[in-house]
Amino acid sequence: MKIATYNVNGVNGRLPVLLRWLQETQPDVVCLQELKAPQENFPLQAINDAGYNAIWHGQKSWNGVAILARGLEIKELRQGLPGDPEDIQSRYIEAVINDVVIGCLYLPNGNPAPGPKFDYKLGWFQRLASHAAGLIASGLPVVLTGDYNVMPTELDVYKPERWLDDALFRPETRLAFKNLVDQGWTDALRKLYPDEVIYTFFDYFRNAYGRNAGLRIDHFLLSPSLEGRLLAAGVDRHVRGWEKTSDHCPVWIELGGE
DNA sequence: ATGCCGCGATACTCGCGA
Repeated sequence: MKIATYNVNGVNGRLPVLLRWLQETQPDVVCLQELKAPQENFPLQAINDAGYNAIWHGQKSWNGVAILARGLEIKELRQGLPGDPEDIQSRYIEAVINDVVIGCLYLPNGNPAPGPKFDYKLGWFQRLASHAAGLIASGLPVVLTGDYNVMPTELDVYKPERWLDDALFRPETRLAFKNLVDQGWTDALRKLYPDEVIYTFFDYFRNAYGRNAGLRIDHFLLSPSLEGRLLAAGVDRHVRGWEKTSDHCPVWIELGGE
C-alpha cells in the first residue's frame, strides 16, 4: 500500500498539479493539507474522476485537510483533535483504510515566536501527543502523517543557524516532536535514510528550489506494528519544479502486507 | 537579515504561510 502526504497550498488553485501528480504516481492513499477551501468548495468531482474517494474537513481561506483513497473504502474516525472544543481550525482528520488507521495532520506554523501563535502550536502539539499515545496504546497499525511544521534535527535544514529562533526549529518545537516520536513512533524517512539530506519544502522566493535551500517538515510516523512493514519511502521532488506548484513536495511511503 | 512569492478574501490591501 502506497501512502502519500502533500501540502497542496490551495486544493483548487493547485488542482491541475494535484491531478497530474495523482495520475503519474497513483498512490493508494493520499493525505492533503492546506486545502484553503470551505467544505462546499472541495473539488470532489475531479477527485472522483481521477479514481479517488475522499473525506475532508474544509475551512474558509486557511487550513483544511483531506484523505483520498483509490478504490478503497474510507471509514472516517474523527475530524479535529480531542481536548479543545474552542479550536475551530481544520487541521486533523482520521480514518481507517485497509485496516490501517490514517491520521492526516496540519500542525500550526507557530510564527512569530514567542507569542500566542507559538503557544497555540505547542498546545496543539500537546493534544496531538495525547491522542497519539492513545493510538499507540490501541495496538492498531497507525500512520500519522502530514505537515508537522517541524525540522526535527539540523540535518533537516539547509542552514540551521538561520532558523534557531523560528517556530519550526526552536528547542521547544524540536523537543515536542522528539517526545512524540519517543512514544514509540518511527520516522519512516529517517529510518530508511538516517544520514541523507532530505527536503520536502522549498520557499517560493530566492530560488530556494533551484538552490536546494529546503526544509524537511512533512513526515510519516509509523506505529510499532507498522515499522516492519516499511518497504520504501521518498519525496517527489520534481513536482516542486512544475508550473503553479505548491511550495511543498509530495512525500510517500510503501507498506508491505502483514 | 529579510516573506523577496503566492493565495484568498471581497480588495484596490492585508493576513497568512514557513
